Amino acid sequence: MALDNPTRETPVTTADKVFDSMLHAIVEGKIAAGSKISEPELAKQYEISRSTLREALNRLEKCHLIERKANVGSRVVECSIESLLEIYVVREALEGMACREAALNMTDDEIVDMKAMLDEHAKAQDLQDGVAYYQEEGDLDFHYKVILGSHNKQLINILCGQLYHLVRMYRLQFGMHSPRATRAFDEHYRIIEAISDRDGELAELLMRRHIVASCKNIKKKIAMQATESQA
Amino acid sequence: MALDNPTRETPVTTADKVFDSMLHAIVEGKIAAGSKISEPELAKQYEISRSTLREALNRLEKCHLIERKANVGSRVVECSIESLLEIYVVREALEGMACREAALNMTDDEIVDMKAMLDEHAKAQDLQDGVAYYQEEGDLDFHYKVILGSHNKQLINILCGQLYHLVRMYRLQFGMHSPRATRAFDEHYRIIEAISDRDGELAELLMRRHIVASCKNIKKKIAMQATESQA
DNA sequence: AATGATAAAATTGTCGACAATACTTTGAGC
DNA sequence: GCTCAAAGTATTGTCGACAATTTTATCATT
Repeated sequence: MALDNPTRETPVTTADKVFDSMLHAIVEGKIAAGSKISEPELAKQYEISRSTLREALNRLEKCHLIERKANVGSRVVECSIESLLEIYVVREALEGMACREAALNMTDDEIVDMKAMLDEHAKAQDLQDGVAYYQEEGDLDFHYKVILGSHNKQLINILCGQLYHLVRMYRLQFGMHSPRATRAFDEHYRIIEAISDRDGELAELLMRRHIVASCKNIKKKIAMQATESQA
Repeated sequence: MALDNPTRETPVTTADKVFDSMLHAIVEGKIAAGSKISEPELAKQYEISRSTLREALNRLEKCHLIERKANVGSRVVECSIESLLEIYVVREALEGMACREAALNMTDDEIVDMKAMLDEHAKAQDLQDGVAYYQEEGDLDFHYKVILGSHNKQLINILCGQLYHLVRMYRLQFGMHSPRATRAFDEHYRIIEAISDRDGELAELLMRRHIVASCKNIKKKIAMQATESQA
């Protein structure tokens, strides 16, 4: 599927498969955030040796999905609001820059491809029930393509390889299906226009605003949840 | 020393020590860039088992200092100019943002501390022979403190934990002691001022220009080297 | 009862050996 | 002489066992 990590091909080694499996489990919350990871237990569960499991754990650590302490063990990261805001700051900086670079480096073909994708999303959105789809897959697809369009391996690696799993984790666990669908779509459209005009400065500006808006939206939601739970 | 990774304490496990040792060896070029890493050979050299070595290799991979392919093995990264420019793009984005956040989040004490450091550097620079010192340690110290001042764990982790080893590697292997010492110092000073004024927008702008200037300087140098080798 | 030291259990770190995969060398066929 | 196939060699991936460390449980002391 389109959301898979473009950094790696197909999983070949068993550690790869276990990594993929655990990745989904953590992102979806089947392995609870903040919970301790018992190597003997998980190794038995996946029917592999501890060496192989530890290899998988190392990769999860690279995605910032687990944290390890020497001689103590691994824990799944906590999903705190502070940490989410920190991630948004990093995204604002990196995706903004990726967008600028995309305006400079994307091929004409890639831009055409992207416009086609947005048209698809527009259609799906017309059939109202597509909103949920757009929220999840569509939005991520858009951001992925911009990042890949930067043609900057470092950017791609950090954003697609590491950070996006965390972003997805927060989306799923905090249940973020915000009412920003149509608005976000407009923003996406304008970003593409800027890229199409090869206007890097504007593209960066728009992407940064797009992300800040999304972040503010989350803050608002969280504030609402807080007042609700008070009542 | 000040340049050590603020992310981790002291190395406790043997894998930690081997990681540190290999980190320095790679950064300094004692293990050549682009060279293949033989697990049996290195394990024998460090007098450890392959498991422990592989643990160290995993951490080096986290710093983007080596790359692994399944069933093939590890290589030290190549030091290409393209890759260096890519890193500068990431730095511009992330350190710019870190600087903005530092302006918002640094404590007054931290700012005082930083000004004191700059004064130290100014003195060292007066004693002309301190220039070389300033280039290496001083410059990195400055950038480190700004990054830490952001109080953003994600930023700190990516920049100090991963990217800076690469930056150091390029500095040493490309032999970058540029004639930007006094100029870079002025720029550092103005950045501190912006942070001190709590002007996040200006602080980000200045840091980005500072990094872009440094990048241009490198490009110029490389162009010069190219014409020299032609003659 | 609470605190602190000590012993037991469990977990992580490290090791050496085997299995699976990739690379090299050899030789056969054209 | 060159190309391709096959066997052999070397390297990486995986496994189970042991050592070192941490955590838990036990018990004596105040």
